[in-house]
Amino acid sequence: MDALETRELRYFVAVAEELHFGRAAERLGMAQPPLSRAIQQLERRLGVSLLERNRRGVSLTGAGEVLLHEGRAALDATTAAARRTRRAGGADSPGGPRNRLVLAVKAAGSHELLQKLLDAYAAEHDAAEIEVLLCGICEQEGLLRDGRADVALMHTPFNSLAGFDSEELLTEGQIAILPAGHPLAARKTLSLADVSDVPDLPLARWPRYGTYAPGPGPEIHDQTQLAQLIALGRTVAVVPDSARAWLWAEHTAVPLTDAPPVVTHIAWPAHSRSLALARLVRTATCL
Amino acid sequence: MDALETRELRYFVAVAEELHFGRAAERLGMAQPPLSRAIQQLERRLGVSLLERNRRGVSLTGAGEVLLHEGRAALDATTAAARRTRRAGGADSPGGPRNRLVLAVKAAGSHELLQKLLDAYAAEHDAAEIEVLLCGICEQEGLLRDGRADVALMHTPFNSLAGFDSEELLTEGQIAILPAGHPLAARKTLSLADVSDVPDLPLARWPRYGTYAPGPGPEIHDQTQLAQLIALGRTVAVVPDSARAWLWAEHTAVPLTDAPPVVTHIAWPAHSRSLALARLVRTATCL
DNA sequence: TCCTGTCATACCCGGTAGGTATCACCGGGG
DNA sequence: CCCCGGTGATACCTACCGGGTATGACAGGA
Repeated sequence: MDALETRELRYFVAVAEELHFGRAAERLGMAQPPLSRAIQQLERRLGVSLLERNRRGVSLTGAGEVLLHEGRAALDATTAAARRTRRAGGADSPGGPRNRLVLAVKAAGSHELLQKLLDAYAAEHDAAEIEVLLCGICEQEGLLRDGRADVALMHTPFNSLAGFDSEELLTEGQIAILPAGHPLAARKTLSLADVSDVPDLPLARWPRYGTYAPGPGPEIHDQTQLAQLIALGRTVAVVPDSARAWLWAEHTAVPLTDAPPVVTHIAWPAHSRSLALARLVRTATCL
Repeated sequence: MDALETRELRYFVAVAEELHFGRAAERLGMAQPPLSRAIQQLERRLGVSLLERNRRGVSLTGAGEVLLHEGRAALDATTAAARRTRRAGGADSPGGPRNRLVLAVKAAGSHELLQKLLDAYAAEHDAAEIEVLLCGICEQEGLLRDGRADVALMHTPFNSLAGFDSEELLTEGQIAILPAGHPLAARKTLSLADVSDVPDLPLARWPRYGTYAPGPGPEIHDQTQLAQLIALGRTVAVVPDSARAWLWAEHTAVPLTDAPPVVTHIAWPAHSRSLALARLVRTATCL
């Protein structure tokens, strides 16, 4: 039983995502016929049919769905291996593994916590160099998985901690951010039901585990966009308390009574064995 | 930047484990020169030196250590993808993903819990078929990681749950198992200090995260061997309470007052999306 | 009916993975 | 001191196969 080659996985994932051999081939920078053949070989080698070739386009079989999921995970692990090895090698000469960590943080996250963490860690005895990688709303998971980051600050219930090790750092309540002029902005407190049901102010939606939940509200990609939309009176958002730091004059924050608390974790790949990482985690939990 | 190929990872892991090109090549079923060349190409492509070629044999650089770890993880993910896809495909014709789960259980584990779980699940409306895969003392993690199993019963603090999702099922205390004739066997209770310090009865050692801690006691591979060694008066073991089920007449069990409790979890790969698995987990937690 | 868009097939070429033979190097023993 | 055994590296060749181009088969729509 021969193992899958990275190339085959890359090809299959491309086809499975595009559901179209021509487009997938273009994305891969190759011609369509060799791609067709490669997928056929893959199916033959696995002894399993992965794609349903319909008269118009392609669709995934059950096994195809499985390979799409597992293949993505395997590809991420492979590119992570390459990236982390390259980084470890850069400073091989000083002896011992490279003293440098990439920390992924949501750009809109609490500046206060991050600053405290960096300061406390920098004060440690021969601390590693920390490279802060600011990312979008929900990108930390991917960054950790494919090795672009070594450690991340994540926020449940927005991020999923599945597959990572983590430690709890901070718990905070949530607030609603409304356009300053809106009637609800005058209230002392609000409930989730209050803000979910406003006809003229649909609730903003963010990616959760990579996809957007259906709903009438706008899809949020970054914090600036959200702030603008609220200021324009187009939406209302439910966000952690620390978001008060970036409110505009056109915004009003109202505490929510029944929103689930947001917990900030420090998270890292489960199999990590780096000493520098362990020290950073210890610093973080002792803040 | 081109991705690592599975083949290259396989080659490197073999060399890194053997620390010897000739033996590694033999293990891979190929000649030594192409292997040397492949590793050189890999180093050039990564722009990193992975192996220190000494006058006699080879040793790993820092980057090499990283690639060994990460590469193993990536290879596991890749073979898991192949295995799970093959299994999913076997019953593709009936439509929908294959209704079959492989459950890894330590052979020496509690029969009672397992039986209850299987019965309860079998009673469910159109339950999946469960294949029970009995394994050695600490093999569940590897089985889950490389796709030979879909779900496992694991026991903290013996197994590591790192990288898996899990739910707690059962907590139990620990007991010491002694040769029936030993003086300590007459005691009503014991402490960890009592059983750690017996000169003529060194404490048995099991693999923890794959390796054995150093110590005078015998290394335990399976439960039968342990039972025999205790009966022969060669060792004493600290085990979960449910191990009383397999005691011999030559054994005596004494409760421990200060041993950490053993928690049985049901665990599965973090990215799993199978419906059958979710149902099994729900059944297990509702036992 | 033909045209269009899809994936599969036929065929060719070049790069490269792998094999064999050999070298370069070092340590140890007669 | 020199040669031998064992290490990894180099040289060179071959054959396979990954990829390209051209074309086919097939179904839907005007």
